[in-house]
Amino acid sequence: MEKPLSPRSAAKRAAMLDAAQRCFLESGYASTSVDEVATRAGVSKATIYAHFASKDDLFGAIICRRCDDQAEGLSSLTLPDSSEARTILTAVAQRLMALFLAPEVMGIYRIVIAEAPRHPELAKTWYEAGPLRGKQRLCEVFDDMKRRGMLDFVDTRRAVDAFISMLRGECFHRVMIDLPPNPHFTVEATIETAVDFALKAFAPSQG
Amino acid sequence: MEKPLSPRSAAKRAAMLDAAQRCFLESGYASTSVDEVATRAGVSKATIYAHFASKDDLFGAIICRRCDDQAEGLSSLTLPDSSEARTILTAVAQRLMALFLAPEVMGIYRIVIAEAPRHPELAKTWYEAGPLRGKQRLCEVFDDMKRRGMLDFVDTRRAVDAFISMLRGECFHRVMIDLPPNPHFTVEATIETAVDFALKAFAPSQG
DNA sequence: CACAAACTAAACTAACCAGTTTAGTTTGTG
DNA sequence: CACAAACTAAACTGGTTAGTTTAGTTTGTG
Repeated sequence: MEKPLSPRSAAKRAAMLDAAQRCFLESGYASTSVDEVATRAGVSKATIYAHFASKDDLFGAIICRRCDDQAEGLSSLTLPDSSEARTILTAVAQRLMALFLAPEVMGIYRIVIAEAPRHPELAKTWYEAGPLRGKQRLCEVFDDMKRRGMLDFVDTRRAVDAFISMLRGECFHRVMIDLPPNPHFTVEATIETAVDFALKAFAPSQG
Repeated sequence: MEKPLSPRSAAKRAAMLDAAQRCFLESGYASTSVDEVATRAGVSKATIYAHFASKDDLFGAIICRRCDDQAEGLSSLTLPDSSEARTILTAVAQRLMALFLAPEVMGIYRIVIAEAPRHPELAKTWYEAGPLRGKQRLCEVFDDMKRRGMLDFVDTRRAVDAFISMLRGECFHRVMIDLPPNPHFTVEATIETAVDFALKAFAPSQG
């Protein structure tokens, strides 16, 4: 199923995808012109249309590449082997926050939200490869902590969802809509608050 | 400072804003043409440019009108006068979820996120008139509950932020990116989970 | 009814864009 | 060196767009 792409072609293809991603994240889907992508990629427009059927197809290829990257990054995610719930939750929260706030991830997120009404299949692909897999992975971690008596909750998926959601608070929101950071809602404070609340809400009953 | 707009003009203006909002929410900012707004508003293009300096200005007017509406809606928000923390939190959560998921609110939210990099002033205006005011209002509610011994927390703003964020979980997310609803994450389940966790995390110490 | 403000349709400018085509050049391979 | 695949610049098609202008019409008000 894989095409045996010549190294020259593969390099051009990567240059096109890089340029296109930068353009789309900067200007949005509709305002990005294929001519500009070609110029920024150092490639002729005809070459773009030799690799991609349409502007839409090029857009799709970017989302898919991002998904592949995400899937790889997730599987190589390691956590400290601690018996302290706080230690593990904090490590998880730090990794998630770093991921959420990475400019590239944030840019893709913004554009997926913006284009979801016009490109629902892409939104679905992105969601399943990214957020959904991340939550599944976190469910395993939470289940493991429950088994070890470190946490307690009724429904794993809802607990994980609540924990992740607390990380996407004011701090995240401000970055997302390009507002200056609020010193009361730093990354560190967000992590600490979320972990504190989770430890209380998921505290195993004594006995 | 207010213009004494003739009733005829005011009606036309409202029609233009309504049509523009529908267009922008449907197609996004860049893909909406002023000609189409004019047609949908039943107005000539020249009239649009007599009322608004540019397409950008028209866009700004929509966000501002939305902000005014939101500010009005917030001040008239009433809560049950209960002594049960669960009752009050559930009522708050229900009102917030209904607000978040309302198609118009969701549409504006999507477009503000999408256009934030290109229209940071508008994002700021929207944020301060909407989410920020809402959080301030909720801070008062939380402080009041703390005073009455119904809840306990160290930092009001962080507690409120965490509570609101839990409402913006998988259910909200799916609506935002046009994915079919997940029966495990209904609106009711989201509210119940958030309230349950908040009650545990903010439980006043016995004594 | 007269007058001015607000409106209308329609044409126009000057630019932009997705996608194709053409004719010629570079590049790896046998 | 010969050949085919991949590439290039540039022109071109058919269409769209923001914003302006023009000449004429509707509308409320004195």
